[in-house]
Amino acid sequence: MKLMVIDGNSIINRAYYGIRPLSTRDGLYTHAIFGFLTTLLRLEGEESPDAVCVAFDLHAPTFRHQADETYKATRKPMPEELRMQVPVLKDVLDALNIPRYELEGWEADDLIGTISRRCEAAGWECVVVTGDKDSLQLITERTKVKLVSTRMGQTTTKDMTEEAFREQYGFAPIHMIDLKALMGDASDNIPGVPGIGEKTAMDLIQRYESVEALYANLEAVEAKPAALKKLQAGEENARHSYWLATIATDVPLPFEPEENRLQKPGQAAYPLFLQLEFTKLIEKFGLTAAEAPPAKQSDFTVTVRCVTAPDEASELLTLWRSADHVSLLALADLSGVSVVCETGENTGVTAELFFEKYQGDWNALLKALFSADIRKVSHNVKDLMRLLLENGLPTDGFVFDTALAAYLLDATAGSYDLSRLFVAYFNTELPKPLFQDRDAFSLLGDTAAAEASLDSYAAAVDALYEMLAKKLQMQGMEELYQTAELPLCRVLAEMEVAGCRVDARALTDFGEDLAGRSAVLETKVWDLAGERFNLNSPKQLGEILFGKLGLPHGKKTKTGWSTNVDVLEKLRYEAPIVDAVLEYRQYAKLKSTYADGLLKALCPDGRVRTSFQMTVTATGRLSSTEPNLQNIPTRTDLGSEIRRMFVPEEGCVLVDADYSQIELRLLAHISGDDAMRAAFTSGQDIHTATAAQVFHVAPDEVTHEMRRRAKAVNFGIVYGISAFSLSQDIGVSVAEAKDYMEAYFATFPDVRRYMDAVVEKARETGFVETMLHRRRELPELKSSNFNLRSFGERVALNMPIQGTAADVMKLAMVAVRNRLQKEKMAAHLVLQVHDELIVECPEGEAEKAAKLLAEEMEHVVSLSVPLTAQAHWGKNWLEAKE
DNA sequence: GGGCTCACG
DNA sequence: ACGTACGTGAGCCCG
Repeated sequence: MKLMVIDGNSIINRAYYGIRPLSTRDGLYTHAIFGFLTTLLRLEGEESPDAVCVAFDLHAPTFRHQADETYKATRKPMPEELRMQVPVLKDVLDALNIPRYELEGWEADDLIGTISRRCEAAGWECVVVTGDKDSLQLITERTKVKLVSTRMGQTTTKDMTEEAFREQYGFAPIHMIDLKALMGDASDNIPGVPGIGEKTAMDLIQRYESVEALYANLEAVEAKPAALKKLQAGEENARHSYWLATIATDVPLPFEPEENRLQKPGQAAYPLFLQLEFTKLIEKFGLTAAEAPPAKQSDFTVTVRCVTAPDEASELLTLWRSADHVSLLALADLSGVSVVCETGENTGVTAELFFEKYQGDWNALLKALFSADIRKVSHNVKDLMRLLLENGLPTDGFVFDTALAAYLLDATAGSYDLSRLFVAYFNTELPKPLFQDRDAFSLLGDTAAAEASLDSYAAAVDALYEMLAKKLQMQGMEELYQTAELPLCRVLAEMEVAGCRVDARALTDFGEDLAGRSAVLETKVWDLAGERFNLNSPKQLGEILFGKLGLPHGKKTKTGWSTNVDVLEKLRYEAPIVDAVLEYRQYAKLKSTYADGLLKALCPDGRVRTSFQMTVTATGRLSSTEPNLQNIPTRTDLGSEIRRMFVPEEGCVLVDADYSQIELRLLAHISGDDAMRAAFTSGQDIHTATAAQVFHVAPDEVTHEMRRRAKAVNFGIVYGISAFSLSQDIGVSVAEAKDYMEAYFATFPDVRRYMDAVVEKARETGFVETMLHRRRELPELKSSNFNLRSFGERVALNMPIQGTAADVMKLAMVAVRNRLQKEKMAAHLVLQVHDELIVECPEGEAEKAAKLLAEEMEHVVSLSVPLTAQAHWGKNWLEAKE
């Protein structure tokens, strides 16, 4: 029988410092727990123990502290972000039915020492898991120590058995105590013998084994005279340290090895893991959801009816039309819909509609359901609308989207699936969502299971609606929701369905051209390197450039030397190979991501259809996936060629309208800085105007370089600048960058005042918000970690600006779409790229559409500076940009 | 699957 | 003394 005992504090510490999450999205305050659990799984795999338990330190002072007040007195306190994870880890262990031990007055080490001896007495083997070498003294024939270390996010373990220890140290494990008694331990404030270091101590213990033996006959000890003198003087220290370093093995702890046998996780584990967003671990720990009643309240009665008869359906339609609202979910192929409708005091009826079972006209039923006279609540309305549009059905009467609302309430939550929301807001788990994943339903083919859970989920939507609507209102986001987010669903669904025409022939040719060019460059690089290697591998490239060729390396990354464009640019003139690599990279990127990537995403009708994500970004922007049409090249001539391949339908043009400097204009408006507002009101180029002010010259004396630097400062301000980063960006000294910033703030004093104020307010309230009250929570500001806190400050500066621009653009899109419809134009939106809108329209409508676009975009909000948009059109996206 | 690199605003 | 700009998504490598 084998028991594995884990030093809880040690392992969570390793996990915390080993894996550093820089992003705020991936469980900022859970990552150490995640690391602990990953390590646990791994160790269980390595050891296959019959029993597992975890020991923890408590904050209370131990018997050692009481005897020696300097003991561990200088030890660094646990950072706040780690400390708050410890109780949650304990909850997780409890939920997993893994016993844990802690006892006032004793350290985890002492508990572990006791546990290991009890195991031995019961005839068990014991494996001690820790990152702390102190525990090595516990090693015996039956007890081994597994040392865990985490470096660069890689966890490695080292098994220390009796033999392994002897081999490494040259004495028996128990004399680890003696070693420490002589050399001390700075991190625990154990003094040792003054003047005796690791080398001497090792040598002495190897030869004399113990402190006791050493002092029993000190005169006979062979050592340098100086060392002997120090030993003599330090005897008391050594004996005291021996006592401090000795791990107790007789703690009065109720413990039986048998009681720690591995058990199945408890029911609480699944919802807890969901809450912590440990979705990947759910499977690995074999967790499953308990079936729970989905009804919103225990006294709320819902009758579930499977509707087969057309008469029944029309009766229901009448009921739905008269109801305040209905909540519904549809299967991904529209072959099934579940509709919840409240019918009175605490009662409701859920109708289950399935194509295969319905005896009437299925299409007519859907048409009636999705018309304007039934107010509908659903989850991910944009996706449902796209589905409806693709099937020629109406998309009217949607009054609420629970996913969208949850996103507004917490834009950094990461995911908004119903099961997670339901746990988050009602602390109740839903049955496993078999139909949730679009494809899961059709792949599983498990109609019965999907049908069984569909009604529960529709009920969950209904329950969430009330709660989320109230919260939105309380946070002042009602207007944003009603005027921007919700109406945008329809606009985006239409854009996705419309898609964007691509010249496949030209794209294929371009791809072949790129393939040829990159092959030539690859051969050139190989020639210059003197060997063939994988040019796409940063690791191999680094070895060639900085190893073989001995070029000076710059930044380091986790895995080696950085070979990114910033580094290579600086090496351009050192060796011709560098230029060849840069050129190769350009071609390779264009080919794989754009030429090949777009062709792969091309629909049979010659159009690409992106998916716009409404619930991804922390600032309120949209994002675009599969394919991403918001990062089509524009900054280089060759890259821009890709835009030439985005073309309109025959006889049509593309109209492109973009906001001019929207973020800086918003900064001028929000900060109210007079000088900055004047710069915009005068209508001159903002970067030139900034340069003139900052460098104290007339606008026509601004040089190219001055403008470039002013532009960098302007950008830096929006991102939450630091002098260091600015200096890196524009290639000047930090001192010079600092001067520019000072000059900038002297010119625009209210910008600085605003920046100070926004961070200050964020610290007080815990969040920042846009003009339309879109919100981002900022727990980072309270962090004790400097980097994290600084990150929070930069976000506080950036989010209100970037987010307000996103708000404005969303309003503009709704306005443009409605205006185009009102004017009965054929023109329709096809793309949005943050500050840019692209419309496809018949050639004859081009001028009118361009005018309409600019007008709607400019007038959607009224600021204290002009908000301007320029529109152009052409026979492809590149030409339309002018 | 995480890390690196690079495309966009 | 920290380590360094905000927001995204995709392709490729490599363990």
